[in-house]
Amino acid sequence: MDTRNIRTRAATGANALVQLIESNIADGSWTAGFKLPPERDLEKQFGVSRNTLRKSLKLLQDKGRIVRHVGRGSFVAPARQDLPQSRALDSFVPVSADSLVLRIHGASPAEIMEVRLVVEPAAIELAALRANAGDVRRIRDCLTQSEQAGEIADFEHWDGQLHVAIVAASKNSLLMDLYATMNETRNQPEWLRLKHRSLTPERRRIYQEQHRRIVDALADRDAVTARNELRDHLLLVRSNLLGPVNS
Amino acid sequence: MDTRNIRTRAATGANALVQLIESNIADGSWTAGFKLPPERDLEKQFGVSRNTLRKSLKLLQDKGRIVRHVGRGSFVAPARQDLPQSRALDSFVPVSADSLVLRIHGASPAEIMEVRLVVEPAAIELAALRANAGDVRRIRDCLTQSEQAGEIADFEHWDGQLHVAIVAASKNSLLMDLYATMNETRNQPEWLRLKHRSLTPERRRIYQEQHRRIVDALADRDAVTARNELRDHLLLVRSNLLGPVNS
DNA sequence: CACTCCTGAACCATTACTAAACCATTAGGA
DNA sequence: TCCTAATGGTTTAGTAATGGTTCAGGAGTG
Repeated sequence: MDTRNIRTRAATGANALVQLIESNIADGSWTAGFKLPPERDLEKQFGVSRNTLRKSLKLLQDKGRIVRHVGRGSFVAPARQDLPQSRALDSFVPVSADSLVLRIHGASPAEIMEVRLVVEPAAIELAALRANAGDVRRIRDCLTQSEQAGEIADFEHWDGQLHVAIVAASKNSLLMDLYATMNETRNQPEWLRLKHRSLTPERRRIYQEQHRRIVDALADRDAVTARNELRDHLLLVRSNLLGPVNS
Repeated sequence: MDTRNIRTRAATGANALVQLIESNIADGSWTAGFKLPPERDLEKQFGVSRNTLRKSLKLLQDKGRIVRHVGRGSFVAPARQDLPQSRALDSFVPVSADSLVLRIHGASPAEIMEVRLVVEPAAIELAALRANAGDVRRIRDCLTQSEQAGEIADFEHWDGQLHVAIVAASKNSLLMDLYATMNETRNQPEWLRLKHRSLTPERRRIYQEQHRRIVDALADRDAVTARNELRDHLLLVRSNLLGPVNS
């Protein structure tokens, strides 16, 4: 360990490790499919505890840079350019004439946030055109509940419901199904951990302000403002969850 | 700690053996028809257990590299021009096991077109950033096929494939899965009738021109133009399918 | 003090590999 | 034809590697 580096929090720790490991991947010394050394080796190699190392690996996993498997090891994920192309074609299974089943395999939080950024701004534009008084009331109700929530878990529940209610107000059942499915993912343990780690009281306050501006614009039928506010909100959420995005 | 000499599982074992044996075949030291040594010899030669060796042989068999017969032995398979290897066998990167299930119930053509108008323009923007040469080639191939198609059914098939290929080039597997599932809906009877009724030769000619402009913009990495052209195309398709839209 | 981040350690669950025995089919010679 | 060895196929128990989880405690910060 380099003794020149005074180990302040900003210089060491999870975030610094993420950048270090990411640079290994970026410069090609760790190519797709490369098996990372076991955590118990990396721990010594980087001079940090296993807990800290694992936090960094978790961040890399969330960003879709690596995949990890119990008993197998951690591997550098295929680069975006190498992503399998053909899987989509055989991933659907028709179960009846009017219903299809889609299995979504291991969508990373990064991918999910990207899709949310596609779907939600579009949905709120439609919602601004089509929402009725009941829809607006339901949305405002979610907003109020989230603001009155004490527990973080409560806030997150009503936060999720708010976004669902907005998409539902688009009156497009297909869009709603897509979004609701994605939303399921956010209730999985992995995603919950990610949220809990990133949700500081200060951020929660900002989110609530954004929510209010979004809902107000929607109630005013101001599609353009609603879209922009929602987009900004999602960009901030993504940045808080996954760090700065560079694609 | 010297990690070079630590025989990690990925470095030895089944996967490494596959590559080792495959190189023997590739460099011509084992030609087609060559009888491999018995498993009980190879086991010692490679220093692994028979179970592990057999796992590797199974992978090679699945890839069509060797054939095996009880009581006779294992033989190098005749070389084949096409290698229809399943990607799962080709890639040693384990994919995450968790999966979500999406059910789509009887989405109407109007809803589907609306979602396409949301998803595809966004996808082509991402694709303009991320598509590699192979993606562009695949997309151009669909375009060519659709232009050379005689039958209406052929044209529609390659039309569909073209749009799937564009979304696939966005490298977001979640977006890809969502879109491919939706696309499957378009093969249902109601949708087919709608398409056949609306697709006149004149319209087909216009679609092809639009397709070409879209693909050219994508190949030029011109995200804005690609997005706008694709949007115009989808608006025209929707209008032709469903009549003037007044939402 | 309260809070956050890190360390160190123990233990759990899943996976890969080893080792050994036994089964089923085939080839080849008595 | 019949017997035997060779060979791939199968099963099972055990060991080790590896990521996942939890907890107690220390160190710096506001």
